[in-house]
Amino acid sequence: MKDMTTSDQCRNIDPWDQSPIAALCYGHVAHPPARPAAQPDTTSPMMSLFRTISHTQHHQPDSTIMLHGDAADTIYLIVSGTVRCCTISEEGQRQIFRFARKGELVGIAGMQTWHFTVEAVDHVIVKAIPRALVEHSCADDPSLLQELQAHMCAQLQSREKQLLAFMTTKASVRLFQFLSAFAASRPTADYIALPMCRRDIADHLGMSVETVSRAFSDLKAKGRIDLACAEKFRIPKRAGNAKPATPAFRLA
Amino acid sequence: MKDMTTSDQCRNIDPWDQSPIAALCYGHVAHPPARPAAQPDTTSPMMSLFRTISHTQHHQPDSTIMLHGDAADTIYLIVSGTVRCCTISEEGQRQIFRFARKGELVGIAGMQTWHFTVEAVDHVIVKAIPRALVEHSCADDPSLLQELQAHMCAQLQSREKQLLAFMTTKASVRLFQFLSAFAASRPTADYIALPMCRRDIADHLGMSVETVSRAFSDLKAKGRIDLACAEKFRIPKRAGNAKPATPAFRLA
DNA sequence: CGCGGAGTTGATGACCATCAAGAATGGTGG
DNA sequence: CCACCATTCTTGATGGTCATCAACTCCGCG
Repeated sequence: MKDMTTSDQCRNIDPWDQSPIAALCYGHVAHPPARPAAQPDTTSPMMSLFRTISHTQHHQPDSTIMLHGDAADTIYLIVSGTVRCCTISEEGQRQIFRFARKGELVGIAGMQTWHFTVEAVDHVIVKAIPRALVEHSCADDPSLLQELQAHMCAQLQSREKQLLAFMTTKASVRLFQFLSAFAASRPTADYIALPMCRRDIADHLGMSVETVSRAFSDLKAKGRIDLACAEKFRIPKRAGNAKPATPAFRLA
Repeated sequence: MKDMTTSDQCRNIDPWDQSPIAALCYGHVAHPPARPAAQPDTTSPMMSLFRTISHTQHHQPDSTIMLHGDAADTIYLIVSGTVRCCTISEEGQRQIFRFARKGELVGIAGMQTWHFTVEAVDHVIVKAIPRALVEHSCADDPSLLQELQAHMCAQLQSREKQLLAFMTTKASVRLFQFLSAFAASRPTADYIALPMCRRDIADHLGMSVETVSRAFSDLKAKGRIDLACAEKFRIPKRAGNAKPATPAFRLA
């Protein structure tokens, strides 16, 4: 009884279930996935700080916004577009930890230098404020401090969920969870465009480009996703979803 | 030129190299791995807080110290023994994010409830202080606040390193890195006892118990580790280490 | 001595990375 | 407008790594 560990008990769980953990797996952190977040929370202390003072920047696709090792002196708010937060290992392997989109914060860190690189995926507009200013404001406004800590903690949880997903789930399920989480923040029933290419997705989910492509084909063939072209997808309103038409598994 | 991504350029790097990233891969965070840390940093604001007021607890092996979902109202300092910080997925898969040992902090979080479970691996002694007290002290002592943020940021980096290691490295290399990091905090040339069992290691490194066992045998056969019994190991002073006797790879 | 748990080792198959080649897409210039 | 090329995406074939099932050893304990 004292060692109830892996995969000994409950095994037959539908791996396609989206809601409970899956939706939290990917780093859309500032706002809980329940809220559609067509626009970010404008009432938070951080957001109001960005509204009063900030400097707007434009970045071309694939340009570097901030580089691993640079001084961590700025905090960004994504106004439009998508950025990727990544590191590159010594072997040249890239790992994308997070895609940040409209309304999300990038650059909350307790360190002097960045420990990752941020690049623009498509055309990106950000608002920037100096970090010193934020920290200074924290002294006056404890709720701002709390917001920052909550943000870091959410990031931490996000990484831990990703770690779990890495060990647990198979390639096509991981892709499906990623797409679900991506779609969750847009309530539209229309097709959703993926700003990032297959390689970005591969480096985010820890698989090869070919496997990503195969997983797309697989999901499409099984009717789990609806693929208009390579970068426009839709998740069917679980017509045949969440329970396969052919009852493959069944609880014993 | 604009898309230098994975594994295209530099490929032939010795996967056994311990120092640069490997040593940082596993979550011994409060103190940099350079310092042997036979005893923790007693000068930090957090530590002096623990010295002035704290409540000592004892925990039996495999007992739960704090449970996922409980109110996050306490911060712990490990005095002796080893704890594991983990979550269990819906499928029953356990993921151990971190082993925390003597001198390390557990329970720094920006959330109201714990997002993971902490269990004792062996006999564990901790000092506990209420979180509210720490946060209260932060108002007076900005260096304490900074320490907390640095701690969270270090945790975040640790998870990201683990993610990278998951995608990049193979089983036996991951095990070797884990053992290296574990040994790094004890400068002794003697055998080092692993407090945790094979299953714990497996759930930490994301592989099966059998693979862990095979990786141990493999490392032993190759002379990378020296295994007295199942839980006592030593890393040879790179007699044949860090460069394989047979020059398998070579930079082109 | 028998028992149970932890660790090891072997055999098999699943999954995925890799290599390779073919389709689709987009941009450029005639 | 179309031909051409480059890039991205897709699909096929193959092999490596590792999870799984199973048997066996080792050790402590009643």
